[in-house]
Amino acid sequence: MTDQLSAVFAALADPTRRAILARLRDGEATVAELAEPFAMSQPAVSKHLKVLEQAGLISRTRRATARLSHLEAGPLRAARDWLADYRAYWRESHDRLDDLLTQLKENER
Amino acid sequence: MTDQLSAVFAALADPTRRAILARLRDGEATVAELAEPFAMSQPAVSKHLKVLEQAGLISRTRRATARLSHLEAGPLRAARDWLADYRAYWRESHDRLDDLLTQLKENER
DNA sequence: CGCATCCTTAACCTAATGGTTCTGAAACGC
DNA sequence: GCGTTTCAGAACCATTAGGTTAAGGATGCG
Repeated sequence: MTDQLSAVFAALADPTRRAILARLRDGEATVAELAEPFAMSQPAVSKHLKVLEQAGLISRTRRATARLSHLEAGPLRAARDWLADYRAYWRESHDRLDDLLTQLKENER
Repeated sequence: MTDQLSAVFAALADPTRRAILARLRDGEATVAELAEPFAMSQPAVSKHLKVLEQAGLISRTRRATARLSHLEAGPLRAARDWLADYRAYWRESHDRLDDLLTQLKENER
């Protein structure tokens, strides 16, 4: 798992880590806040945060004794770009106009 | 890794498996053909194919003694959909018109 | 300074991952 | 039907992943 893309996909393969990322969309959070929803110890969550950090998906700062995690979604773009190369193979409709309308609708929400 | 999405991301976390998927965009292939580019034994490739199959990313048929693998990109759509929820957090520009133009350009290629 | 708070690190365990070699099954060609 | 080809499965091994508990480091407060 030497490359960045593998690290990102590996990080996303764990539901706990995906939930952490989802939580961080609402803003920075302490380790205790991030750990609260999960039935696991706080060091376990710390390990997940380390994985996310090494994949570049979060950054971390300090505020007093607390460590704050921040979402860094940049690497997700690389994952999206990789997936984009397969769009033609999962798409039901190959109509370009239809695609445009779908994307307009996506853009609307 | 009980859920489908985790299985898909886990499957994509390995460069060998991503390369296999890339190869299969050019059409079905035998195990020997898929194994050829890699410096690993045939059973190792068989294991990777099993992971891809269990993630729903390939299907397999027989032709004589050969086993053919076929790309099944459907599950990639779920991965793409998950990533889509983070678009707003990686985009530099949040201008809706800019988004539209980017998407039109994507649609063009 | 002394202590509480918040979190990380260390040490450990189990199970899964990714590889190997060796054996064996399934389908065809003769 | 017998051997060949093509692949999967079994058995094994080393490493990584995901969890635990216990201990310790950094920061702020009285």
